[in-house]
Amino acid sequence: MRKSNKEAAQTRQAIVAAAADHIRRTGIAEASVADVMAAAGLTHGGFYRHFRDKQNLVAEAFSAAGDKTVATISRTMLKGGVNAAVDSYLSTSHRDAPTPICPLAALGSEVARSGGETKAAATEVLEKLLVTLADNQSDPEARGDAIVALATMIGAMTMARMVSDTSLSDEILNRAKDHLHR
Amino acid sequence: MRKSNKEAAQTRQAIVAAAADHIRRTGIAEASVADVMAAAGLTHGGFYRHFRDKQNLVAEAFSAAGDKTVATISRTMLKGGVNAAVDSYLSTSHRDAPTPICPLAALGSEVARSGGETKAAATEVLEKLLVTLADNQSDPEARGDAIVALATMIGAMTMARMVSDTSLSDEILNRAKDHLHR
DNA sequence: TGTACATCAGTGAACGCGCGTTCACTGATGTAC
DNA sequence: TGTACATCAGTGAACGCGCGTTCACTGATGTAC
Repeated sequence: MRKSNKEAAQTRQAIVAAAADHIRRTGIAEASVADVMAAAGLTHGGFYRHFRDKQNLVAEAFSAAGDKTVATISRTMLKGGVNAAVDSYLSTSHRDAPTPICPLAALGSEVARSGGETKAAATEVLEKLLVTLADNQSDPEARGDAIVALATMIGAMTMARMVSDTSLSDEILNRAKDHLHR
Repeated sequence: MRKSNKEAAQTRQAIVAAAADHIRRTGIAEASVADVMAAAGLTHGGFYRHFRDKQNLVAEAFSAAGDKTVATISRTMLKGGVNAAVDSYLSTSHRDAPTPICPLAALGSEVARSGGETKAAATEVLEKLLVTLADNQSDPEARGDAIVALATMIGAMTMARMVSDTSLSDEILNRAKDHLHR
């Protein structure tokens, strides 16, 4: 039942895509190898033909999710500038999405306790996001501003998702949005 | 071997304290009931004499950790104002502590996916923190400023802990500190 | 281009392990008289 | 205050379950000649 090299490469991509979705939706610990493989239309046994172990997949999935997020934010900024990106990031629809878009906000505290491979992937994603957010500004302060803006966005989204009171959650998002608008 | 009511109450407190430490250190999922009980000097079987289930303990432990954090921040603000609290929160020693102080930063993304009891505890802690940070200011903007400041602090600490590059991690903390100073 | 053999993608059963939770049991504590 | 009985804090074995990972097996694909 061997598959062609091309098919195998597609399978690998499908596993990474399924994992990128699962980890953002359920967290890293709750995203089991078997669940991810099933979501990719496979049985769990074949997993180790493609990845060394679960952490290896998680790191790749984090990168894939991060690249998509960077692309989305980039596109939004081209149309409406930083303010549009902030509004989109801090929207209630992003907060309530079954699969959160940004892996940094969705997995932040879990990544902090993860292994080096996962942290390295997160570091790359974070750097790319900073570059994107600082774009179009020759201001040497742009990078520092981007760091603060990203911290505020991630913190506000995390707080908005932790809270069981919807009006408080909305208040958090709105205050952060207002503050980041310039 | 029944213990007196007083001893039982002390045992319960000890379990909550051990859990407050464990969940901030390892995350909620990795903090097993057996580990927490062992840390409190007990065997796991007696757990259900004190708590309905694990989530029940986690919610109480989160509250206990949050109350301690609020007290610590309050004390720091009395001595050095908000700037001192910001500096203490965003210090490298807080970032590198084996047991992080603030449960919001340590468990943020995990709480976002937790049950209602845990979220309710987190909401209470967050409200108390906002009140504390907005203290001493009759300014009607104080609460909004506190929300933004807390979001920036939680986001910056989460980012600083996620990153595998120490100088980037330091840069994040310093930029956030500078920005929050007034 | 055709043939012979090695490779390996994917399956499904199985592994050891740790988890949250339950339970029978113990004997000291609490309570009713 | 003393007695008789009910309660229940804590122990340690056991439960079913899902986890990450391994493995023998299959047959189509890749490769060397």
